[in-house]
Amino acid sequence: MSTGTDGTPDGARAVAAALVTAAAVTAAPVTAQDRARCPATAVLHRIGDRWSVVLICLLAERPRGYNELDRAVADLSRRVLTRSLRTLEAEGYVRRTARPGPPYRVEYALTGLGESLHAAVRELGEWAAAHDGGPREG
Amino acid sequence: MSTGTDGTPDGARAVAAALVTAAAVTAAPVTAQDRARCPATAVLHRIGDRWSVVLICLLAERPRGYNELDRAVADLSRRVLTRSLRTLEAEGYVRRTARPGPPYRVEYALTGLGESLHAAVRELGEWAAAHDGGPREG
DNA sequence: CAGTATCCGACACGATACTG
DNA sequence: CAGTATCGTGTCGGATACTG
Repeated sequence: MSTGTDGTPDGARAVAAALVTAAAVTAAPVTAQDRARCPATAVLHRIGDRWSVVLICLLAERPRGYNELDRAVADLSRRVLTRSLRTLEAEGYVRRTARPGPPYRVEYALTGLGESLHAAVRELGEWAAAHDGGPREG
Repeated sequence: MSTGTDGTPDGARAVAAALVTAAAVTAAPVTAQDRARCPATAVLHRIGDRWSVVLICLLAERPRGYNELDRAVADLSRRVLTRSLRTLEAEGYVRRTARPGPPYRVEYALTGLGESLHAAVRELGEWAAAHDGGPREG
């Protein structure tokens, strides 16, 4: 494994460098600010919420309209659907395209970044599937 | 890419199969139950919470005691620290070893599954670092 | 050292009704 | 079709004090 100028493993720095640097590399405790500064934090927070990953998976298939998404996901209120889409858009994962009407039409689609995230999440999903109910070794 | 018996891409099934199967593969909407049944959901929920990943990173370095962890992470209440560790233990990522005292001593360490998760999360962290502030296309 | 007990605020999410 | 407004609820997380 390669190392940085300070001898810290480069691999570790990706998630740890900003998330855990202080404590992992030095003796200083990790603060909430350290965590906030880590690029991984936003991503983890996003994929950790209830419906974002589902929406990303749906949009990975093909672009969809608002009501189409609403129908595609039961148990998801319009309020939350709207907010989730807005957040995904703000973070660059989803592109919203409005075509003035009538007939009025809005389309949601993944951006390149969104597709990239989808691939990354799928990797994690495969890990989860592989270890589901499997290893219970101490 | 290989396909399942129904023509669904195997890769997609890992995260999508249980998370989005219904809507992605058929026309039926995704329900909260579909989501709950997906093996990825628990993992996403775990790494999505505020401190679990930080704890995993710290324990990936070396096993630590309770107060040691408490000191290593500022802005983390003992109440939450305890609950996070209990959850990580219940899900098989962390092993708790108590040595009766005095002097009393409890040690927390990653299990094999925990180390595996740490590696998976680090991959995601590298993805996040690579795309941080980068692509604003689309 | 390794926790528990109690209280409280912030936020995510759900239900329902209404709008351009 | 594509949203917003309002309200209520549950869970997460923080502060503080106490215990074996």
